Amino acid sequence: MAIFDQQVIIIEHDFMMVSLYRSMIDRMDGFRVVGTYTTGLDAVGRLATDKPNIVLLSIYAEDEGGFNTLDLLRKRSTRLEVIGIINFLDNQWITKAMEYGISSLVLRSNRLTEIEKACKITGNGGSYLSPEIVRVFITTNQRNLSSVLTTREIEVIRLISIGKTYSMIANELNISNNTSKSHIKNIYSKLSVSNKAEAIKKAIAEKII
Amino acid sequence: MAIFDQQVIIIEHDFMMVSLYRSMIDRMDGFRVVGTYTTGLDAVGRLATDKPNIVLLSIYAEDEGGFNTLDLLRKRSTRLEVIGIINFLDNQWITKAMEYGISSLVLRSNRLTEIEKACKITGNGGSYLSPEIVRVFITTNQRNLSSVLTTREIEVIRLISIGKTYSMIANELNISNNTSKSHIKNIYSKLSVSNKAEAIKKAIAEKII
DNA sequence: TCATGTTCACCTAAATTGGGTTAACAGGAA
DNA sequence: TTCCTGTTAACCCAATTTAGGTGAACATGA
Repeated sequence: MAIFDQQVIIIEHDFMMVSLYRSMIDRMDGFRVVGTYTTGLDAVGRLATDKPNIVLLSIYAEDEGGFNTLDLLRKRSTRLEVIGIINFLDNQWITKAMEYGISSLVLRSNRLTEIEKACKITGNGGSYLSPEIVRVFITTNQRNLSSVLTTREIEVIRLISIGKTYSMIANELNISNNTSKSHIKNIYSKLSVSNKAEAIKKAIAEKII
Repeated sequence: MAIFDQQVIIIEHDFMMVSLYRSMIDRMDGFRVVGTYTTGLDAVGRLATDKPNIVLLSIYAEDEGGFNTLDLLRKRSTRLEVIGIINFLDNQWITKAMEYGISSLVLRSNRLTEIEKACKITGNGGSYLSPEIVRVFITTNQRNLSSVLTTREIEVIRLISIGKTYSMIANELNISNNTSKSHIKNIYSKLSVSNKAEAIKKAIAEKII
């Protein structure tokens, strides 16, 4: 079992949860809790002495502090795997956590075995998301299939999005200048926009392109 | 155990794998394999008689057929949970699978227990991604922190992205027309683009905005 | 039959664009 | 101190591109 020697710190403002997590992790084979903190700043200050390679970080919507803490931790230590604990099934937070390169994510309301699973997988270089989180993430990131744009209009908006002008689009699609204008005007009204930039943004947001 | 009565069809062109999956799933409590097919079209044709609620679908890069099959299945049956099996750890495929609303995703090279896990969780209304997949997905979707743009330039590109012109940007930021032009020209050279549309696309791709 | 998608025309005048070079000034880093 | 970067700003240029409006032919498929 010498393969594992995972040093974990816990950052979680609710001290009841801290002791729960701590006792659970300390009972795990190859894992050691080397520090517990109720604020991110405390943890950052002790990083050099704790030398953790895994951080169990609770992420609260109220303080937004989870991510600031994460930035600070990352600046001071490379090769830090982070397991995030979130309170709610909110896609914004899930996405943000991923953008911040979190290794694993679980829900606060998950059973402790979920955190255990996350620790084991993360310690092995893997990543774990609890099923509920995966579900929300997938559901809210589904492509908008009921696209309002016609196939031709989608061709046009694609060309717009790479900076083509009316006439360039006309050339590429072998239609007249006026026709490409028609398409673009229709696109604008369908997307409720009035210029190319907005159209591009909207099309990307709606997953049309 | 009457809570579970999961009817599964398997779509997988490699018949050796089909029988592996089939025997594994048939041994699972509450799960039944009601059909196995080596092509998506075959499966679609038998959908009405099979009445599955879970599809184990292998997704091959070569044919792209997995997603066409998925579209066909979805058109003919609501409430169909799909477990995808992919060959390679390619973020494009992972993302696409999510956009298509796949419930769970595992790797072909995963052990069978991963598929078992995916079946159980999916049957329960959850979603499962194997750790390797989560890892690849998170890693490639990390925010580009080493942003090349300055804070002012980011303000400008944000305004560009909502369709503002040089002069509107100048007004909003209380700078001169010429200055907003300067910023935009600098943005162009930093992003290696030469017009607003490309700049917006690139900025979104690079997670700058 | 009717609606929709695709094609195209003509009108207009103003606004916007991207390219180039140069430079002052402040702040922080070396 | 010196040097670099970010921010601000000016001047030149002319062509391109833009968005708005209205009307209409044609094919397909519901």
